[in-house]
Amino acid sequence: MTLRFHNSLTRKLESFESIEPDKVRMYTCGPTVYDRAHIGNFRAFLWEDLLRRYLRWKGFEVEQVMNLTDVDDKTIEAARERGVSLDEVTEPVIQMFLDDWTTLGLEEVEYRPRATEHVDGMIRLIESLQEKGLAYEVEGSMYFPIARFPGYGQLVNLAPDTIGNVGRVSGDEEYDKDDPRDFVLWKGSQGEEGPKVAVWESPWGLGRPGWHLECSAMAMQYLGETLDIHTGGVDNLFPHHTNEIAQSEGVTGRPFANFWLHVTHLLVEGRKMSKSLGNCFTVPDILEKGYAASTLRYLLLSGHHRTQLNFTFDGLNAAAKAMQRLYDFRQRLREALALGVETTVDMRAAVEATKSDFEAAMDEDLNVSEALGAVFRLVRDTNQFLDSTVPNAPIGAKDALSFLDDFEDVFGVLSLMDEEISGAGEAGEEVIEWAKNQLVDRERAREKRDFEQADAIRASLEAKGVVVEDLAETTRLRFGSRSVVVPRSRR
RNA sequence: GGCGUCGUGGCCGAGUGGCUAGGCAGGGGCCUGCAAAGCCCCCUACUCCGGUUCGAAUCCGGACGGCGCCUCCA
Repeated sequence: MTLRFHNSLTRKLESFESIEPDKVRMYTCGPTVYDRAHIGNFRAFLWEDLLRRYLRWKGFEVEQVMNLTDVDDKTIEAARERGVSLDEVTEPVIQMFLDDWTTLGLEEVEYRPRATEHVDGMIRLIESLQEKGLAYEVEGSMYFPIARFPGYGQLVNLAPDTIGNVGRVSGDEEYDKDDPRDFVLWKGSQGEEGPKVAVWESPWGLGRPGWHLECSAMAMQYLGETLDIHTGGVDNLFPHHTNEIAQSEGVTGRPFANFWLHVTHLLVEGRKMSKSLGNCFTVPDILEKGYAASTLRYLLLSGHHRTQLNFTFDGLNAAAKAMQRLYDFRQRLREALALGVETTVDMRAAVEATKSDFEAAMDEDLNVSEALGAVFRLVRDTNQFLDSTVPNAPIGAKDALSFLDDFEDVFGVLSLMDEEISGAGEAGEEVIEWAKNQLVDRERAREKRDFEQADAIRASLEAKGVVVEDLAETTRLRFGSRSVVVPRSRR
């Protein structure tokens, strides 16, 4: 089956082919580290995580770069306001970002370069542009003349002359450019007021790199002149990615990226996220409200990346339930298989159908909703089979379980839930022994039809976090992520 | 103003010109001492107005509405 992506460059669904067979080089715009990333940022990062996982699942080796923008107007402003160095602003934010990254179960990327450590490369890039007549200097700053780059604005379907034509005409700080639409490659620091918290030497004097430049420089340094995939939020289409293309292709004369994939912004309770509405949640904000990271991960991944996902607390509750259903399902399957008996009932066809539905859905521009639909159909079907073969497993049950491993490779939610549950106090062996003994007493009470006593024992177990579930011929004790199935005691 | 995207049942969210995704919530039932889990049944939708078609939520036109971009926000 062929993998297809909606390419922002052409605004069409295109079959994906990598430059080098079986290897994908991917660049992902990372965060600007002036403040803790919010769930909207993470929606994009999570989708990119899903993308790399799925590419790998399809057999590609993935080499991914995600930059850290640790110098820009906001970080500089913050440093000046607080009278500290740039590092003192960015380091803690980077640490929070990486913490949240781990909490949400994102895989580590191959390279995570920082802008401040790649200024030399950026300067070289400007010099190359200068040699090609694609950079000019005005009072120690360097600009890119967009009129000299044919095809400027293709990514956003904007003709160059419409850019910058509306509303705010260029502010007074921009009047020294040849053309108000030209963007800055290097910001000279002459005449700038305030402490110099971010200044580098360059052939044009002291200054700092323009924002767009870092991605071009780092992408090409780590991944080469043409990337297979470049991703980011939709807001980056213009000007950021548009300018990256101009700079990079201006230097190399080759396509900068074959596929441009963009993630649409999140809505929160039907409205766009903004600080003034107070709906700009961070990962810890959600965890503090009692939701698991796996729930947040599931919810943020459950909508198609080019659709505005409406993040709501109702949705979070629904996601928690859906996760639980999936989790319990895997548990039940393991338990049935642990008995080691297969019946003559055969459910292999259902598993095969699910596999192919899942892959077909994901192949089509990562249609996660469709893919999850396939997974939950399997859950229902398998439960039916399991009901009919209690307490044994139908033929193909282990295939269903191994399909869940595939699902997990791509979505990464179940193992995250495992960690959360075990982190929240995994039952030790002695607790399990204690619970089993309690269960014997409870069975004895049940046999005597002393249900008051039986329920009291169950309540005391639950008080210790052990959930009792009476199954057809066994009793299940749930200790968070672990569960033990105990045969009903003989009467 | 230009470019774009979307409008699906109580909520969230897929979708193909005819064969009623899925999750959550709600109602009924099976199972059960009860509970939980699971299963079954019900609630069966496609913003509006035209058009094409044997047949459209799905194609075309229009209207209305949401959201986004048009210089540094994922």
